[in-house]
Amino acid sequence: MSDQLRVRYAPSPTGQLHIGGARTALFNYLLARKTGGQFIIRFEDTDQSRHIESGVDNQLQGLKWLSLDWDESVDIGGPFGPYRQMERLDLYKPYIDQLLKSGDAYPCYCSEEELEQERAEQEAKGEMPRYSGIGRYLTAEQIAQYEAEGRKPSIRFRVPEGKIIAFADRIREHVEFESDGIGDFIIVRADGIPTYNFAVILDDHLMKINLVIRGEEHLSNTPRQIMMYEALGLPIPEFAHLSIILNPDRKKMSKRDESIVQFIGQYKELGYLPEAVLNFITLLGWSPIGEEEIFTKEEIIAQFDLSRVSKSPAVFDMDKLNWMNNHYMKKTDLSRVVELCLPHLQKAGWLADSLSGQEQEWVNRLVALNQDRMQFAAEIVSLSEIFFQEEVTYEDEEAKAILAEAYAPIVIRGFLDEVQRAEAFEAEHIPAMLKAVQKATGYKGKPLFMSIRVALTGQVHGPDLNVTVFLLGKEKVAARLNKLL
RNA sequence: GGCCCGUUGGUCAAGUGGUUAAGACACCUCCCUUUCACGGAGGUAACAGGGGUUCGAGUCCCCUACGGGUCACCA
Repeated sequence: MSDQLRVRYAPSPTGQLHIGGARTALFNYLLARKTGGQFIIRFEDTDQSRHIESGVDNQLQGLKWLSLDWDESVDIGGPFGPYRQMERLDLYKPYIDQLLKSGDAYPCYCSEEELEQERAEQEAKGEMPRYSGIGRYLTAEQIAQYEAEGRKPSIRFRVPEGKIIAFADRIREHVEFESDGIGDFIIVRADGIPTYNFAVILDDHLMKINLVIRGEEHLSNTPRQIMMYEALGLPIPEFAHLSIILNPDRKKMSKRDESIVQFIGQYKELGYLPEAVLNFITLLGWSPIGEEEIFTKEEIIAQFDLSRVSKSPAVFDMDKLNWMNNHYMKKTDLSRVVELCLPHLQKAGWLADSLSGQEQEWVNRLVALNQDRMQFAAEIVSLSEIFFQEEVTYEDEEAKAILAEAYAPIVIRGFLDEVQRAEAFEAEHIPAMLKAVQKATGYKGKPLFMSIRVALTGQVHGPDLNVTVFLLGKEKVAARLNKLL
């Protein structure tokens, strides 16, 4: 066997690509690319009741958006395919037979109702729910009896007694479990489809995966998998278990949790930059050596290492993601930012689906005006509201206070005079007009700028005033000023 | 409840027996700015608690607390 690294991301296609899944995929990818190994994406779709076909595409699209690529998967094939478990059913059969023959697995005829009842009784007695192993001791007569009743058995793995299963996790170091704490578990359902725990080890083996990087929720599955590898006489891959990502309440993120945007597709929708999201997710659990934390993907690949992956769970901090995305926004070409913003402005009903050259130029300047303050593209809507609303609302307390000042009407009057007198109304003409108002009224600085800013926008915070005035246009400016006099 | 994993500022985190315990986000202050932002410079703020081991412990060991994972014919 070659010592080339083969890692995989193995999601179940039950929905959208989640932040946690994206990070798992990313860490696998980074290590593969760093070491010149292979990155495989395989789909664990054996739970047909939860299967959503669009899930496959969604996962792949999400990863693609993040700029990941892979060496083998459902879309591009590969030497160890197929890459979805439901298409691999035949491959599992010999291993099931082997286990049955060796006695490491046995049929279990208990119905779900019976099992549930058993669990309920155990819980009532304050015991932990655990399969009793009744199927281990079935006689040939009993089996014949069940078969005659038409009961279809599931197949359980016979967990060895009194064993300690230890392994060296690449992130957690030494981990061990006692086999006695683990009940015989199902490896093949009554309908003949293997369960996850069984199918993974076979796939990982057959696909020559030599390092399994996955979420912490799989840590306690690991001893089960190791026992099966041993029963089958197969080599055991290395493991690395990543801590989970928590929501701001320090709880595991749930799909219903709204305190956080948790699907990659949503970030795309909102107009985040993929390189920012990638950069941010990388820092969730991994830390670079120096103090720098803004990295291109290539820089991350060069630096990435499992030894610097944290054991403790990380809280997903939207504030920092927003800061980071803004950081990237500021450095991105205006044309790209415009492209991201445009759909949002159109969706808000403020712009037509196709724009004239002049309109396009205006939008370019609008976006440029807000580029530095935008956390993500969808924010262009709230940021540029002042340009599209018919009526300015003066509800902000600080804004009202400015308008209540004695200088406000004087400055507004003065500026209105300038505007009406103006022949040219380009951005570069505005400073001179303000200077003229200053001369005429004697007000400068805050009284001057704030009076006009508030009069035109109703806000005390906002983008550059000169450009704002220009983009608003002579008519709107005059109308808004007039209205306050 | 059993088993397993974890616990450094509000958040991400560096730190692998001897440091004034980095850095980033957020927050606050100041500077720049005729306004607003951007930008720059500072500041507040942490080793969960208790026992050991050691000349010396955030770093090693034990206990407690707290958080999380898992105990499915889900993955």
